[in-house]
Amino acid sequence: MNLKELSENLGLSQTTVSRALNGYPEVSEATRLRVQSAAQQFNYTPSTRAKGLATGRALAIGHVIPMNAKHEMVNPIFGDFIAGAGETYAKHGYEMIISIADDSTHEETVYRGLKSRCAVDGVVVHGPRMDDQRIPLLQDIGLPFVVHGRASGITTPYAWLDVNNRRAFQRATDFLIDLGHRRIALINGIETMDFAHRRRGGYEEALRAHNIPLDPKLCASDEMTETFAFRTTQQMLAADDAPTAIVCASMISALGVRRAIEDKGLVMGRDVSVITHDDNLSYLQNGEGVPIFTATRSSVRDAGRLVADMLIQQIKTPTAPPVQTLLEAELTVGQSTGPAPQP
Amino acid sequence: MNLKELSENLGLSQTTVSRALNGYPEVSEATRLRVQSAAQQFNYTPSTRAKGLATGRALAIGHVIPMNAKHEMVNPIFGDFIAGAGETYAKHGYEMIISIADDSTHEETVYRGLKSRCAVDGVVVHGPRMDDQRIPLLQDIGLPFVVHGRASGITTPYAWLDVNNRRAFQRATDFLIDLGHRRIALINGIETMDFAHRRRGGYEEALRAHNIPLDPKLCASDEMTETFAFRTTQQMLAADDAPTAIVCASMISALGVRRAIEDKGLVMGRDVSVITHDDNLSYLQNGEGVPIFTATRSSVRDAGRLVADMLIQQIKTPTAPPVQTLLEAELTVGQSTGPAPQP
DNA sequence: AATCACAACCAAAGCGCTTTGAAGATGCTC
DNA sequence: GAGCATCTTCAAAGCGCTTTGGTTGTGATT
Repeated sequence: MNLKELSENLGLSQTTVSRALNGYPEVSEATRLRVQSAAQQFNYTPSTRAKGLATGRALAIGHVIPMNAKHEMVNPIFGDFIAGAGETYAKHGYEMIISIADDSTHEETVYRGLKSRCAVDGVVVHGPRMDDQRIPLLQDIGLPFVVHGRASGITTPYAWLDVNNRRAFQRATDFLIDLGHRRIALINGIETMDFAHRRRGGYEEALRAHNIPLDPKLCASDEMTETFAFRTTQQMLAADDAPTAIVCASMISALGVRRAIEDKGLVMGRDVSVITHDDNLSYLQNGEGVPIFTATRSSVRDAGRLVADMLIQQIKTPTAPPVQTLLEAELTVGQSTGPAPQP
Repeated sequence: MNLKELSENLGLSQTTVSRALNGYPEVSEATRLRVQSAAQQFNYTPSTRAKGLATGRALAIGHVIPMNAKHEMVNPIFGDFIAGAGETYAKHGYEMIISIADDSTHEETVYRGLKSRCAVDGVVVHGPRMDDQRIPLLQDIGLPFVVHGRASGITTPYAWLDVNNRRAFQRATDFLIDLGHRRIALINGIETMDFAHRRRGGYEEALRAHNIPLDPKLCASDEMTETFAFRTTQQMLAADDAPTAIVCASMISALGVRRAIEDKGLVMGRDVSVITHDDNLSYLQNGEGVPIFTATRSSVRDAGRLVADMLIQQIKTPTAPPVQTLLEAELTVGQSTGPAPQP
């Protein structure tokens, strides 16, 4: 069923039917109702393609997923973020288009392709790195975008939504220091990723503020896997001056940290305290009700919803200055932290 | 840059330029080369919308992600599957469109919408349940589809790609029985999901073949979370007739199982053996090189690639009978299994 | 020289929608 | 009842592409 058939069926012109369905005022209320009920009855939905061609809009948003070349790793937060964004798109009648940018397909090609194919009205930039060149690129080709995260080093204004990672990790470290810990380790993500860089900044700031020297042996940084966290924690705990507390970057890392602690016969929260960042992933909940880990929490699904909202707003009013949203993570206290053990 | 501009630029008609770019024979080789290099130079890509409108194809594939209403849970395999499928689509010039079907948006509406909006040429059905009504629905509305998994109870032929879950779990259970285990627990996914149903079938079959009675106390089934697996294992191990081996449904569950074992001061692989299914997720690797868990492994990313390939084939030749692909999981032996302890 | 086959190219229609500019009702004023 | 707003409705153009059904030009055949 297309517009022509529907309008013939109603004995009206295509113009009138189109206007009736799109809420234009120059259609009598009676006709509008008649048209609407007929559309419903025949299960008519305008073809997005044709509509897009006529209006010059794509009615779609692109998400370009960067694939870590080294480990071919998909960011585990991806699913939940997409789920959140998808809700918003559905509400506003946008399609969500996903492209994978791995080593073989150069990122720039992907973005330029989306633009020149007229496939999307805007894109969400995932996993910003420091000084991320995608931002000037997108500004250059004139494709609206919102960054999930930020890119240190980029000075021109652009739209982003980020968790205050620096503050979150500073607070986490402060919290441990207040509990009497002095040997505090950081098991971070890859520090060319902007979020990991900022987290490290917060961690270092807290130490500095309390005159605790930074020990490079207590800082590790890599892909956030259970195995890496386990191995690193194991090594750190084996040393003479082992840490009494660990700040780590994700729930998956935290599982590895906990395993290493328990593996050594120690008790988490008594012998070694742990704080993790928790993206509130649906399949990796931090306990049920009572949190297991003390955590800096911020829902990545909410972030998805909000980023999508911001992008749709920006597409609607392209002249408005770029919006920047900073979310604060909440520090929820669980069972994984406690006072520093007396030596 | 659009076709009109490009053709004016070249002093050719739109017809010729279009044919040159699409590989039609009635264009001289000299012109073709001239056109191709001009297209490259001006960075011309035909608008998908216009192309789709003219050809009647959408050049896009839909993925409808069912959201578990109870826990609002995104399946953790989603990211890797999508990454695999995305590779294939990029290779064939298709876009990938994702829709979220949560409780508020009825699934049927989503599929019908995709069809009537002409948004996609076909869809991938995720997370089939037993007797899944989406299959007759899609056959009814005439939208090509491939199911990732199968749906017991649906008798009409349809295209699917599945892991031989029954066989995998039967082999896993056999393996444990051969090691002398008799009290073998199953920590399964939700058993209205088809894959979980089949896995249970394989588990039961192995017990039956060895005349081991099925003990309902050793069977648990729920969302595959770390917490659920932990709690369940803990309870089972606390009982008098505790299991000496556990078969579980995912790496995340396995982490919970391991924690419960070690929590009780037992050693995995010595006191309690564990076999898990491993989807080979990029962010949840089963060790590096040497597998930690003995596992039935099958890459969900490969599955994504293959399902996408099958669907594109089916769209190309709609008359061909539906293809059905059954993948075998490989049983990789790790450190989590060993002979049953002597009582 | 007329006919034909073939290669190379093109004008224009059409895909399903929106939107411009115009025209047909309707009711009101004088 | 002519003139004039005001409300409704419509025909047709246009979005950027593909594709149908040509036309033109060349060389070979009769």
